[in-house]
Amino acid sequence: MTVTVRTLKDSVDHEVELKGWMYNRRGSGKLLFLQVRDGTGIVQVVVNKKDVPEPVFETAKRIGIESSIIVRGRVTKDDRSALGVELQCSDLSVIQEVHDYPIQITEDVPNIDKLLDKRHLWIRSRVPNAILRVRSEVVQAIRDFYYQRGYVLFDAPMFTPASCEGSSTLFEVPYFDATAYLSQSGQLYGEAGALAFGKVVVFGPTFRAEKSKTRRHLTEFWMVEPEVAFLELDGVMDLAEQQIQYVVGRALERCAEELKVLERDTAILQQVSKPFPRISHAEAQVVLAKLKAEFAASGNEELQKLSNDILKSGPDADLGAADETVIGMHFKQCVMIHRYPRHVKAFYMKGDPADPTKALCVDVIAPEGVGEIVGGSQREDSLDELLKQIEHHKVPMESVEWFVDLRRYGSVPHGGFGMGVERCVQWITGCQHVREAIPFPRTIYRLNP
RNA sequence: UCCGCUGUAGCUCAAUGGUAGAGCAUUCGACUGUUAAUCGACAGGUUGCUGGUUCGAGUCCAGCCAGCGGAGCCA
Repeated sequence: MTVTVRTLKDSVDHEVELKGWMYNRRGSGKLLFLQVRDGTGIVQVVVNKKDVPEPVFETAKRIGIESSIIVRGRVTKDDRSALGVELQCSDLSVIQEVHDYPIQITEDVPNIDKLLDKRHLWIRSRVPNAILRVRSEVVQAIRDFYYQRGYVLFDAPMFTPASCEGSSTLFEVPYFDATAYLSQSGQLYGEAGALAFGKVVVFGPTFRAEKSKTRRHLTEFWMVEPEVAFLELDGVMDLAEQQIQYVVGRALERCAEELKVLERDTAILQQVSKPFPRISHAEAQVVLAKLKAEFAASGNEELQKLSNDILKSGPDADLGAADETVIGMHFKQCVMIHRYPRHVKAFYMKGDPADPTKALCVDVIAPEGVGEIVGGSQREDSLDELLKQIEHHKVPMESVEWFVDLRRYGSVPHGGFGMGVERCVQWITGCQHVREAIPFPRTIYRLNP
């Protein structure tokens, strides 16, 4: 019977066949311990010299890391093994013998660039393997969340005629005799979908040519963007909160093994089930000013340094990276900041009727230094206001003419948000860099492998 | 685009301007319960590139290249 490591516990005392790769070997002259991985986990295979034919023992002793093998033997319970069970080898055959595998089995990630050159092999190792399994669960949880709530999956195009937000730098692509741009957001198309289906979700890759070199940026990343007709700002915040709670909850529930491999302290993740604090940008300024003063007087060198970076862009500006970090430190859970100054936000966001200088928008800040994982808003639904904003933000009218149509024919209040999948996975897994949260990361200086 | 940092063996890192070294990995050997096994041995180098200063440069200087972290921008 062919089995997998994940379900090996069900086969105790049975003769089984396991197909996989040798992950590591320890042992002595007459007893070998092969760590064998099969993609679902790692099991210790015990090769006892007196239990196998001489050539089998010699093979087990000789083959190098990542040799592909088929092992046959009996599954036994053993508390000394991390898995709880072991495989007592009776036979072993080699599919391909390897002796020069270029990656070492090591716990730390010292030079990520060299490992990323070997990303196609590195993903076999425990830590990246666990992170990508969490990513898989996160993506499935997102799909389930929206499917269960009756959202229509609405795919937006990757080739677009022009910028949707006007601010980010776009990748240009030759498109026959014209120039196309890779999509940086499916949102405008999501709005068309919301007016057609009521509730839609756009889910796919997005591309940004920002020359950012930080642990939070990729040039290609996945974004989930729900868009809902008749949903106003409070509803957008409710939806974002529920979706994050669902996704993190699923990861905690179904990825316990992976989070253990990653040595993730899940205490802060558990906090996600509580309501997220909701503060306005103006209220955030007050909190930040107070923390700035506290940190400056703390006597702690690091905090004093951080203090200098708090609110450095001024009171009427967007929050900086330090501001987000500090907010996360202060609340120790996800925080929603709403009603930013309108002039720092995109043209399609609706002004606050109570204060037209503010936008009806919300960012969700994840704790532990991850920063913004969600940005959303109620959209401008008035034709006249939208035309004014388009002119003010200097958005080329010819490329958004179709979008303006949405305000001419049955416009309604509506809203939505976008969540970066990799940042979400980065937070859940606690990995240092967002590029570890995607199989083959694309950054400003990396297009390979 | 700007600011800062790094580049030495396959990997991680040492080396006051004076003989380039260690641990891990590889290879060989020992070991019947190892958990990143341990122990012994062999092997492994145009110190990112180009030029300069010097009796002498891995080390100091200049330029270039590659990468990392951050700012801005953003998810």
